[in-house]
Amino acid sequence: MSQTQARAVSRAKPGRSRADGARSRGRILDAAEQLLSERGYAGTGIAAISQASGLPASSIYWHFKSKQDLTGAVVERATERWVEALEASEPGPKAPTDAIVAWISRSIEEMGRRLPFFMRLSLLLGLELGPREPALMERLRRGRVLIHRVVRGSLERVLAAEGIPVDAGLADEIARLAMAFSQGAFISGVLEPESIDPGRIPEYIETGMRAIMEARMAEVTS
Amino acid sequence: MSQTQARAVSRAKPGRSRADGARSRGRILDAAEQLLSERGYAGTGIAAISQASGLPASSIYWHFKSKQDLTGAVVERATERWVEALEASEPGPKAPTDAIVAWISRSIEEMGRRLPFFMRLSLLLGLELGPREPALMERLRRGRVLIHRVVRGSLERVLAAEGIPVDAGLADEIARLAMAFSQGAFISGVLEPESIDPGRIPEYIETGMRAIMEARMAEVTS
DNA sequence: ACGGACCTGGAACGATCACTACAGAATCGC
DNA sequence: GCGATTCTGTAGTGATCGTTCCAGGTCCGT
Repeated sequence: MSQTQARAVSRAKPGRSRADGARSRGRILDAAEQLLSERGYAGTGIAAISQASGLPASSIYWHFKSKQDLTGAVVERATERWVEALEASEPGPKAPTDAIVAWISRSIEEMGRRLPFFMRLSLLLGLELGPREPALMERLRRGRVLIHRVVRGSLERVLAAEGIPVDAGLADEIARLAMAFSQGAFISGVLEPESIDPGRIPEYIETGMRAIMEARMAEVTS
Repeated sequence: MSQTQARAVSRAKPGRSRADGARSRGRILDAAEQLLSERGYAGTGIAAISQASGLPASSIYWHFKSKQDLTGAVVERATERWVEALEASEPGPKAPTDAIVAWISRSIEEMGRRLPFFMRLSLLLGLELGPREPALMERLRRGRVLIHRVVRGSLERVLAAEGIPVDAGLADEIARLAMAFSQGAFISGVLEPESIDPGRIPEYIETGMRAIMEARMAEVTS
């Protein structure tokens, strides 16, 4: 369905051409992304997406074959954007350890703030759907794995480059903990806006990361 | 509505008396709690609660005046249970600092495991409903505040008893961070079961807590 | 100019949504 | 026994759910 890509190639300058399915598809995704991340899967109706995007339900079903399919596309696009933004801000492999640690703590917090859709989508849909929608869950999981890999990769490369003796699992562990904490802090902010000072989140992550790393190093040498 | 409490008082030994509304009410709450914490508010229908509880919809609407009202009662009961369990396991004010810190880290993790309903309810409903259901959100928030207060109280009392110079905000801050992290770890476990070793969560919380506390102490003395 | 691919508009489908009306069964105080 | 209270069972209400059908408009390549 929707070979609009091919058409866009053969017709480089659309000049507001026809009904413009590619643009419509994007608008549907935008509306669905916002509604899904706010109200969840069951709470978001096709009618609401239709109204928010300004397109009739039949258009939604022309571009996507079901609500599930649309949701999957939303998750995929949000994941891609998140990973792109993460990689774009990633420091080089020769950055000092301090810079990497600071980058991780800062960027995780920043992504949660600048791109809240994926954060909310991943948490809300993950909790709501569970094993009853395995296809969607798998998509969500893949997104999280991707992000984890970027974070872990930075840690690993830099620690190795500095000759710090880090076993294979440590970077993995630290990356997971950083993600878990920033998730928790994000939700705390949603539920109790006055709870945790968002500006301090990088500091918390950094302090925690260092403490765990030191504890692990101490274990190894003892 | 539902003066069953009063009846239970006047009739101490019910002996399987009549239709037994109190028991029915409990069954409805049980079913609703489970379904709401699994599928969220929009995803849980009255019909599903009726089926899971074995009672017709009219009984649900005799005990509760709306789905909102029922959800509120579910949240309230789950909160009470959590707080009770927390307080029951709380160490005395004269316990050494180590014991308190260990208790906090262990009990938060344990509550998440033994009473997952409130954790899921609070996160799922909080994310899903947002400002569109202010009454329910307020109930959720109150539950979280209660729990935070218990944790913070333990910290404060012990640190003070040991003469550790802790400014008023530090215990508060540490308690929030411990809750945020355990939330994040809980969700990580839901979304990627293999992600974080649940057995290590207390250790993570403890290490992180100590690191933050030390950092704050260093700030004060410098 | 014409057939066909692309996309929209509107009207419908049965199923399910939260909720209600009401009759009747069970048990109470008296 | 009797009227009243408490709770259940049946059968609905209109609204909204996801989804489908299809006529028709717009633009393409030929």
